Amino acid sequence: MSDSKTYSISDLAKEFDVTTRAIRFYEDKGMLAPERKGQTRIYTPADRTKLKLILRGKRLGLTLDESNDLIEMYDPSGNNSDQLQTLLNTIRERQVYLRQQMRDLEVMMVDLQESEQRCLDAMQEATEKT
Amino acid sequence: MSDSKTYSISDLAKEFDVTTRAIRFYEDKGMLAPERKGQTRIYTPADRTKLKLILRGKRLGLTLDESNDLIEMYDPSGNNSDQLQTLLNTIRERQVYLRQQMRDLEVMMVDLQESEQRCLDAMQEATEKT
DNA sequence: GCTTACCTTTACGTTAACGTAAACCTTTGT
DNA sequence: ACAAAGGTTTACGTTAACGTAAAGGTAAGC
Repeated sequence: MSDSKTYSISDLAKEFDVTTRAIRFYEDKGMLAPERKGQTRIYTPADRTKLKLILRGKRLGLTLDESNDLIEMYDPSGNNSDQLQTLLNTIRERQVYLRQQMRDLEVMMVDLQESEQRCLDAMQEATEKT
Repeated sequence: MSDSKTYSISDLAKEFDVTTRAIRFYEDKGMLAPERKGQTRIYTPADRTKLKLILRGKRLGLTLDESNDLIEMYDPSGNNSDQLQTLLNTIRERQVYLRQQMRDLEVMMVDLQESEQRCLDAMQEATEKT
């Protein structure tokens, strides 16, 4: 038997700190497709992973459509040879973009640390003059 | 004399690959305040740098308001001691968030490289079977 | 003088990603 | 029996960050 653990919608909402509305919204967009017990949604660990990927994409500033594309890439599903080249290009473009983001992040980190130091220095000044 | 190089709005638009509409929009939001020669906007190197920061913030998924706050932090201007603590907290929260983004990026990079490899393998397969 | 290429303001339109409310089932504890 | 705590659908509202005209001013080149 496979890993038969399941989650309710609010389980996932709590775990990832999003609203149930958001989760249903992702389903509307075709990014999630939980099973149903009657009307109620039942989420599998696979669904949970997908949600995780969606939210990671969000943190990186991707749109839901972009995250959707990425998620499909991870999937080892219907790769017919013609689509593969297109897919590869998309992946590589994304990598270029991510590398730029990395550089941006590093620069911003340094800047912030300098700002922080200036703040601390200024506070030290103020304290000494009391 | 200071560095007296200046830029027109479309100079900057071309350099950073944004529309003039966007640049004017940032001005409306109080993020830029170029001088005027008559009606026409004249941008200094300092303005250019600010625009650069705005766009870097965008790439990192910040809102314009957030970028605005950050830009003010870099500024060595009106830091009266009471605000400094608040500022410091904001900076540190942002650092935590950026570190999370870094981790997200690293994971995503690895995932993408795996996807790429699977793609390449699949294409290789297809070629060999011709 | 006329076109071309810039610049300007004003203002309504658009898209993404939900928020929020209404109105309604269905268990489950007391 | 009934209230409280979850679940559901449907649908209109909202915000950010511009896009996209419209309507016009100005300076350069032919």
